[in-house]
Amino acid sequence: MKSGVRNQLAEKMAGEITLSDSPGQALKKWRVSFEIAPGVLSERLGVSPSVISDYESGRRKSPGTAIVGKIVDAILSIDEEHGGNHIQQFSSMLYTGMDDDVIYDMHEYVSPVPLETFAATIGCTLLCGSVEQAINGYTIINSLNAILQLSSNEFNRIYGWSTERALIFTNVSTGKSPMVAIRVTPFKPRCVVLQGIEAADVHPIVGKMAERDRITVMCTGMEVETIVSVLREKEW
Amino acid sequence: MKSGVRNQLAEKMAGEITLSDSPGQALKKWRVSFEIAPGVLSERLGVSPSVISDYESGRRKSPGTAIVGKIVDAILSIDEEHGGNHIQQFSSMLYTGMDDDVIYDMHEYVSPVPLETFAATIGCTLLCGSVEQAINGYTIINSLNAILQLSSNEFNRIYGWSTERALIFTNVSTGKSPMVAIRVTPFKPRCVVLQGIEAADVHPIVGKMAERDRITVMCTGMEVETIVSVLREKEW
DNA sequence: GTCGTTATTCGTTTTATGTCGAACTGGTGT
DNA sequence: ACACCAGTTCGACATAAAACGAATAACGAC
Repeated sequence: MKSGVRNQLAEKMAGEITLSDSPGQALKKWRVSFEIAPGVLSERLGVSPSVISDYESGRRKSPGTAIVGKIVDAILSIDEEHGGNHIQQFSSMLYTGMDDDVIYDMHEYVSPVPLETFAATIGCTLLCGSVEQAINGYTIINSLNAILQLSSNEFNRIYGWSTERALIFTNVSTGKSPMVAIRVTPFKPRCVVLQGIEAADVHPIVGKMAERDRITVMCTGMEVETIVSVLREKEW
Repeated sequence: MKSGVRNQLAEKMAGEITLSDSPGQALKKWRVSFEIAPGVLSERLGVSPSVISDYESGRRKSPGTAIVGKIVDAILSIDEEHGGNHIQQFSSMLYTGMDDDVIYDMHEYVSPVPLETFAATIGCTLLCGSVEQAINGYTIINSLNAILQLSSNEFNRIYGWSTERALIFTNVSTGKSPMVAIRVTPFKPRCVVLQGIEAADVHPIVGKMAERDRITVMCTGMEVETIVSVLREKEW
């Protein structure tokens, strides 16, 4: 996966801080772990140093999500500007050991996104099924060969936090193999996107298989790199 | 690991909600994912139903860590009472594939815990090194045989989020192998606890190896199950 | 269609957050 | 010993969160 590490780390930090009995101490723990001085943090946030102290000392017992988010982001940004050493150090805890090889990118939306909007964003042609649906996220699968070698437990990870998603298979030749993989699997995505293939070249059996699982199939000629950046940048 | 799943899930949920531009929508997403009606949630929280609506609609733009934590906990508790189906469904995303076999338990403290307190809690006898230190967490390693078969990447996971921790090795015979494993590894824990062995039976070389890496070594006769529960319950 | 239940919107009150700046504490260097 | 800087504590204040309850909107059941 591209740079989900930063996001995952941010989520872990924010989660830990939010669930802590003393969010202030948790905040401090992370700031100290990243070896960032209170003054540096406050300057980055554009607030007076006393603000940091007040939070960490626990004067604000239940800080809002907004500042927690800002502080976490500031800590990570500062580390990134210093070479990202600490982020890298923590990354081993987030690394699942297969993300890089198999999953090119993966994202969960906070609220459902209409399939139609999603399809338009990455220039899809509808092959079968309906676009009158919504998805909670997407997964871009790097190489089909790689996924065929996954254990079933690992395979299920491509569905992320919800099966209500689009699976985007890259560099597809006929589209048959991806559909077979899905037919065989207990979990079904809402939608399959075949990348790097024209609608005319898709194997006719793809439609039949998709119908059985009621999956919407689309194809796009857009470059993988473009898809990744377009989906990442887009605000829904 | 025992039941870190609930905690990890809670952390993931809280993190996502906290970092979201619209925490309300994120909250709703999770409540809906768990198929919990607003009324049920509000009742569990002991608040009026309008409160839930207000959060989810975004009237509260930046809810405090306290309620976010309460809501996440309520969602998980309700699911648990209904059999924990949804928690189980999400657990595959948290499962790393080795925790159960190798790591018996693992925990991170929000603030440093004095080694002396820690040692006393699990009935340790000091073998070498100082207790004038502090740790950020601990890892209980289930079986030494299992860890010897880990890849280096996997091995580093036993250090969790900080190497400033205690590694507790269970069912130790002489204590030599655990120390060898640590000598060979780039990361060093603050402290090693040998479980199931008397101070007199510890191999003399253990002390020498520990000194080189400046690691405190202790041993305890306390049962593994007891250690787990005592450490989990203890408020620091 | 009407009723009852459940969910949302909104006005209102109380309490707490978010922020500053001034005053205070504690090391460091000269 | 003194001045200086970084960090903490604290009073103050505007604004927002946290909560309730009444009024309104939605949705099924009959």
